[in-house]
Amino acid sequence: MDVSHILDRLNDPQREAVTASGGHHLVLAGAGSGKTRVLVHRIAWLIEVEQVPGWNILAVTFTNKAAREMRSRIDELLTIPSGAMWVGTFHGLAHRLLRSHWKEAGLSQGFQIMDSDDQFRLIKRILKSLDLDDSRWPPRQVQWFINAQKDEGRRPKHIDDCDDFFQKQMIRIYQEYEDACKRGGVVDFAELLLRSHELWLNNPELLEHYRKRFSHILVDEFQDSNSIQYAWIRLLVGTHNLLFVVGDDDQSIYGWRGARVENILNFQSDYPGSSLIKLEQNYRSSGNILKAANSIIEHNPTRLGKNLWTEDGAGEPVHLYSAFNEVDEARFVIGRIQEQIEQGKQRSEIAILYRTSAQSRLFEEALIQTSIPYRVYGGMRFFERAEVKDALAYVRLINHQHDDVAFERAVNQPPRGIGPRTLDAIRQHAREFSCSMWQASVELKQGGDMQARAANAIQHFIDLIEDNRSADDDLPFHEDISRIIAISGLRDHFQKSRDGKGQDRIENLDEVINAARQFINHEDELLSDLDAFLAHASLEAGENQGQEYEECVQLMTLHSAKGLEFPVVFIGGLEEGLFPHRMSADDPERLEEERRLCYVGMTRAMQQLTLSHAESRRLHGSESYPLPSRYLREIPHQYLLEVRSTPQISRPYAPAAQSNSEGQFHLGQQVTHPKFGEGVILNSEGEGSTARVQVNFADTGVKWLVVNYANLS
DNA sequence: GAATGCGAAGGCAGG
DNA sequence: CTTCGCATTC
Repeated sequence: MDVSHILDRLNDPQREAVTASGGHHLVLAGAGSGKTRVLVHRIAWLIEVEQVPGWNILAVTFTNKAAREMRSRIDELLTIPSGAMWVGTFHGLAHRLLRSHWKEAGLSQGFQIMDSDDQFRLIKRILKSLDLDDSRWPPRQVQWFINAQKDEGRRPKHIDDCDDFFQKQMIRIYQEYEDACKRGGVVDFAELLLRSHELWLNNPELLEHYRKRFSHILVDEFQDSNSIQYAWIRLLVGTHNLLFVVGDDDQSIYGWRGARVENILNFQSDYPGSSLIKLEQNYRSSGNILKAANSIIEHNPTRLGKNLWTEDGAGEPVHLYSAFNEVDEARFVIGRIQEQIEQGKQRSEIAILYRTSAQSRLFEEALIQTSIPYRVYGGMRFFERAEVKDALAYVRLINHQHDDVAFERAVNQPPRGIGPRTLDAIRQHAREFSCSMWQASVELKQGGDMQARAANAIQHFIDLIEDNRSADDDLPFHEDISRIIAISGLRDHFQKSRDGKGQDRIENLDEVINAARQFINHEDELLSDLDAFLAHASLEAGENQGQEYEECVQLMTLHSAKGLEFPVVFIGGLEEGLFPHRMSADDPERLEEERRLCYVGMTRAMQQLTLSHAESRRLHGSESYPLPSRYLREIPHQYLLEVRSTPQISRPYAPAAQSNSEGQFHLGQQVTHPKFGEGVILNSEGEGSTARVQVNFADTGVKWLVVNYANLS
């Protein structure tokens, strides 16, 4: 048969990976080395050449975006239909599994998914009900603890209390949390994975069924898998199935949410006889960018080791700008972007990356000033907005009365006279009788154990929910949602609000109806349209909202940039304490992860990469004077070019900076110091006898020196 | 019980 | 600089 459409345009290692036969395979795919292409072509190879039926194939990714892209590229490449292949994220596949086997998994039929905000609120309520001081037991920390345990596959009973009071208490809270989830019929993200792992462990015949079905298992971004995902895959692979994983240990940046880079480092010992294929040719970045990125990642001691190369020319050097402060940094970047656009670049070819979401604001302000359209990825996603969650809480409660998370959210929003006292009574009753809050309200109301006023308010709420429930009809579900939003009083409530955001909120409510109208249910053999929509809202949170307007400058965190590429990339805030972040400062492993994050960011750039740092930055309300990031020192000078502010942008408050030391030293100049050795001038300030220059020394790092004493040459 | 105002506390990355 | 919990007042 003709396989040229599968094998043409692949280099040798890529072709080796695509056509590899038998056994397990680990493909170490460097940034921009054609990782997705290899996966997609591998699947086409299996289907068209090895004649593996589509329904024997399972392909797992980490993000919905990656899953969508893989699906569409497979469809593009295949000459025959892909059949009932499973392609999805770990969470999406686990969810599907649990919907099919909710009974065996010990879940309720209509179980709902909590996002991390729901989870946080639930934990706060549990701490309150246990009468624990939340300054001693910070909800964030508890949430982190519970998720970390689940990521490692541990239930409360599996955790060693170490005879330690703190640990014991944490385990107790975890147990209470589990009970509350069960009462409310809700599962969090980590629970999806843990529960579906247990489903297989406890139901050997089910496991056997899926083992028979999925003879070929492919995993993307393997370095991002956590312990439970790894165990899940390993269980499914069993002794007969074939595993093909693609990953890059240098791009492992999700350790903080449980990812274990060891999974990729230990792959060959866990799967004896598996083959290792390295993809090292980079098709994305020009030479200088790639070399600069390589020289940074080489500072990490624990790597499998890989050296990316390119056939491309050196291209432009990596640009470096030292900004006076964070405002100057933003103005410089936006000035450069204007130049790029004037030179014919599309706005969507330009990306600004940063370490923390908060940094986007400055760039946004500068972009607004210059009227350049932009789009911020990540941040608050559509289905995470308060008003959207309020509306969906009503929808959830109407369809699943026992959903306590939805109950708590909807019961007094908008305010209808059900205050803390009444709610406390309901919560207590629910705990006592181990029932849902909905049931507790009904029982309390009927028992007459309530003040008349509260009982009235509760009855009003119960009627509201019940009436909508009985209004079950054949209307498309978006009409139900529309009616619920109107009847709940949310629309009126936001209409009346005077905080200036009311109109936005109402528009978002309308957008919920819109999203429901456009929603396509892909799981209709498992779920009603409405439940599929609710699951979609939790699992996807509206990642792709607003993608219709593409011609924008792209703003995003370094994390969300992974997997993307742009001709022109700016990375801001390369400062100690920000990047690497101070929270990582005292842990070598986390510092390595920060460096990998920097590597990921730099390797997004195709033609032009500009790094910047600010000498002073307003952070959390106070001024700081951070040192330039260590990563700037790790780039050899020959790949770097120091740039100065574009002419139309003056450096505020430092007009003298450009003129001082004129004729003697200038920014970017190579200098030699008798003691510190060779370095590059990063910056300067002051005049005459007090003039100082900031020098980045190859050996000792960045230092400020007084020109008159430093004896620089 | 709801609206308003104040002070303290917490702040990273994201599916 | 925000957000959240709390106290005060209506």
